[in-house]
This record gives sequence, structure tokens and C-alpha cells, in this order.
Amino acid sequence: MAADKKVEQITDMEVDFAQWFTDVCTKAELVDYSGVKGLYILRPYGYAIWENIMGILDAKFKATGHENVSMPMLIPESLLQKEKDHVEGFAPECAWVTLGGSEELPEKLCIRPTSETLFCDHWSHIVHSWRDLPLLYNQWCSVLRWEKTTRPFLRGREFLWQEGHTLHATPEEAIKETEQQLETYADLCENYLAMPVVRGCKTDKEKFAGAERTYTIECMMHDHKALQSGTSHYFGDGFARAFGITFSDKENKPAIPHQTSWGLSTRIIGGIIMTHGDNNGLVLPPQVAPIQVIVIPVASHKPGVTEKADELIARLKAAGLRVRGDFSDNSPGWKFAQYEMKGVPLRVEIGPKDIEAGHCVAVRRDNGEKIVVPLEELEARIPELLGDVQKGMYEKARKNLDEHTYTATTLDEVKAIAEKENGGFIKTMWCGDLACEMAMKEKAGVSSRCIPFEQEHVGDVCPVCGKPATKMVVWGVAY
RNA sequence: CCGGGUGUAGCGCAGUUGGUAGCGCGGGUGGUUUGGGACCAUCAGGCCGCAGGUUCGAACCCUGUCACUCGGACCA
Repeated sequence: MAADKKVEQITDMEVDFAQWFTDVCTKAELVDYSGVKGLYILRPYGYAIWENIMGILDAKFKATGHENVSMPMLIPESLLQKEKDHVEGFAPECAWVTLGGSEELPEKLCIRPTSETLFCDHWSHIVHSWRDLPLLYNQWCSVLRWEKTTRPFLRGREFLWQEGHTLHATPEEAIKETEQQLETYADLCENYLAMPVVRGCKTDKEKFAGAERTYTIECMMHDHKALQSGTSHYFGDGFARAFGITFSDKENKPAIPHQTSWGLSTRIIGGIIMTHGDNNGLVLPPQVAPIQVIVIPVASHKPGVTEKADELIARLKAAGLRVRGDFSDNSPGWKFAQYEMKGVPLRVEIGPKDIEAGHCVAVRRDNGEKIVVPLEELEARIPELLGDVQKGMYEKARKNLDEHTYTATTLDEVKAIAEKENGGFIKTMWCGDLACEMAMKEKAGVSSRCIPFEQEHVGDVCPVCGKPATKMVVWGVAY
């Protein structure tokens, strides 16, 4: 493992995890700060990761029949207020436009914190018959929420995301959609981002403003804190009623449709960083790495080296890989450190000795392992190694999650684990009372992350009130 | 929003009692180098976060403000 510290610009994560995180964000050239608090510039390398994530998700959405749309950025105040729970949830963090030029607007306009109200208003105009359903919409956009504490990726005031919104004739169909989309997010995390997840439902306290049910995937970061990585909401017919969306069903009776929404944001990039990164910087899963292979010529002034490096790059490109060479006059050592900092999954070194021997040297970013690859096996071996890196990263993250997942039966136990482990995933039974959930936060410092789909019997009673309890909840410290 | 810290060259920092702005890294150029952050020479680079105030004179003192950062509260 590449454990020795070679990049003094990055604070060790053991010293200060938060500082390590912001160091990686800036030194790996993912983001830069803008002049406004909480608004970040996504630099080309950071945006390229998002582009890859968009590509994966967009294809999955379309494969399941969803269509992309674009909604306005501004929401009239009256529209935002139509659904009571929703406006109460979002009003405190809305930013408002009140002037058009120098004229005061007759009605102030909210910069969208999310677009449920816009979709609902639109649908109330276009939905008439059961033949119009389902509507399976998605939009890629940015939203604005006036957060108090901000951090790159994890909590920006503006952030990029996708928000899916669907409308269905029956509750069963809408619930199925909600679950399907959660599974799409789980698939993205586990099979592309190498991040194991815990799937489950949010408690009433933690669910989305206006939702009947919120599904979530929760990931564990390297520091054992939890990151809510994607959510999918079932709205029932609450929004439809509030916005007057109705349709004639097959029996020509008036009916009210059922609705869902689901979102995943650039916050997931923060998750990738905190799940896989190390003290040398970023470690990117090959599936979404903007550069999968960096080819570094060694002693490139010697005859034939540059040409051979060019040849390797061309062959790897032809094999369908995202590959780049660095022919700058920086020293090889500088380049090694640089691309480690940027998290490139695989480095290929090619120098005079290699050329003579008819091979190149591949180095894995995730564990530092050096592998000699005969040149004639290049197209076969390099993709295979990228697969090994992807797998190795998932297993390492899985191990971290498993090793810091606990069960507890008393409040004191929960508190002791949470303090010792800086969070962790702590499973306990729960009676379902809000008061007990609040007590967990106040007395043990943890919030409910989810009620997992995969339930276990870890006790008979609620650790707070001692009443019989049948639901198992995972608790943790959330980002 | 509350409390602590920080804003001086692209980055990291120094700047004495208030007296005309400094170091290292990085950058440009020329050369030597090249298997884990090379070296020599040379050049360029400043709204001292921003706005007021005190003073003959402010990077330095005072007030305000903005941003970053740590902790807390808040946060579908």
C-alpha cells in the first residue's frame, strides 16, 4: 500500500479529516471557491467526474422510460405555498428575487430549492385522462438552498443534481417507481462508485417535506460518519390534491394521481472522496475516473521512449479506455505524485529498460501494487487491472462499513459506540416514537439514518423507553 | 445564526515601536537533468480582503463589512 506520505500539501486525514477533505478538493483541482459563500466552481477535472455520473444515470433513467425536461429556475411565492409541509420545510432556506431591473416585482420569486411545485403546476394543466399516465420526467439542473454551514460538495448553497418527478394512476405503481429509482441509485453507488450502501426508509422526522415515505441509501465514510447518498420519495396524492391534479380513469370517474420524486446530487462526489481517498489524495473508481490510465514516459529524451509511450496511449484509447500521457518536462517523481493526488486509478510507466524488456510497469492507485505487463498483453491486462482496482476499492469500503457497524440494546451503549467510533452504523430496535428518536440525538448524539429494508432482530425493546419494539433502525452521525 | 481562528505576490508564510513591502515554493526564459515531488542562471510578479476612521504618515491602531476555516446550533 502507498502509505508513505508523499504529498505534504495534503493534511493527513488522521490529523484533521475535515481539513484533509478540503485539501483534496482543491489540490486535486476538483473545485475552487467563488466570491460568494457556499457557491463553488466545479473545475474541469471535477466536472468530468460529474459528467461520467450523469452519463451512467441518464442512460439508466432512459432505459426505464424516463424523459428529460427543463423547468424554470424561479418559483412564484404563491405556487411554493400550495403544499403546507413542503413550504414549511423549504421556506427557511429559500433565496428570493424581488427586483426586475430596478422595479420591485408584484410577487417575489423563489430561486428553486427543488422543483416539485413547478412539476405539479405544469401537470395540473396537461393531465386529463388515464391515457396521459404515467409521466416519467427528470431534469438535470442546479438548485439553491441558503445553507448556513457550507462545504465543497457536501453542502453547497447551489449544487448540481438531477431531480426525477413522476405521476402515476395508482399508489402501487408509484411505490414501485420509488423503489426502482432507489435501486438505480444503489446500483450506481455499488457497481460504479464502489460504495456499499444500506438501503432503507427514513423515519417520519427525517423524511422529505411533503412526502408520505422517503427511501434512502446511506453510505459510510472513511471517518465512520454517514452520508445520505440518494433519496427517493413517495408522495401519495398529497401534492396532487394540493395542486388540483385530476384525471378521468378507465371507468370515466374523476381520480387523483400518485406521485414520486427522487434526486442525487454532486454531494456524491464528496462521498467518493471521503470513501476512497487516502493521505496521498484522491482515489477514483475506474468507472467514473476522467482519466483511467495515465501513461508516464521515463527518460523521455532517450530515443524511442516518446514514440513508444504514444503507441501505448493509442492502443489503450483504441481499447476504449480514458487514457492520457504526460509528456511535460516535470520529473517522473513529480508526475507520480501528481496523478496519485488526482486519484488516477492506474499509472503506466514506460522507459528504456521496459522497452528493451518488451513490457511496461502498471501501478495501482488503490494499493500501490506494481505489475509488470508484457506489451503484447496490454489491451487484455490493463482493463483487467482496472477491474481489479474497482473491485479492490469496493471491498475496502465494504470492510470499513462492516467493521464499524454495531448493535446496541441500551442508550449508554449507543452513546459509547458513537463517541468511540465517531459515529459508525449502530443498529438498535426502536418503538417508533418521535420522543425516543429525539432522545437518541440529545443523549447519544446520533440521528436515525434509516429503517433498513433488511431487518434484523437485535433486541425486544426500545433502548430509550423500554417499550416493546419491532423495527430495527440504523443510527449514526450524519454529514 | 452563536463562538474561536485566518485574510499580505498564483500558493505557503514573515513583516519589529505606526515610517515608502519581504522570504520560500510556484510561474516565464536559457541550459543541464529524468525509474518517487531534480539543479544552475536569469526575469516577471503587490488594491497588504473590502469600506470608513484616527494620524504628518496605517499592512500594523479603531469601527464596520465580506470571504475562508474549526466547533456548535440548524439542515427533505
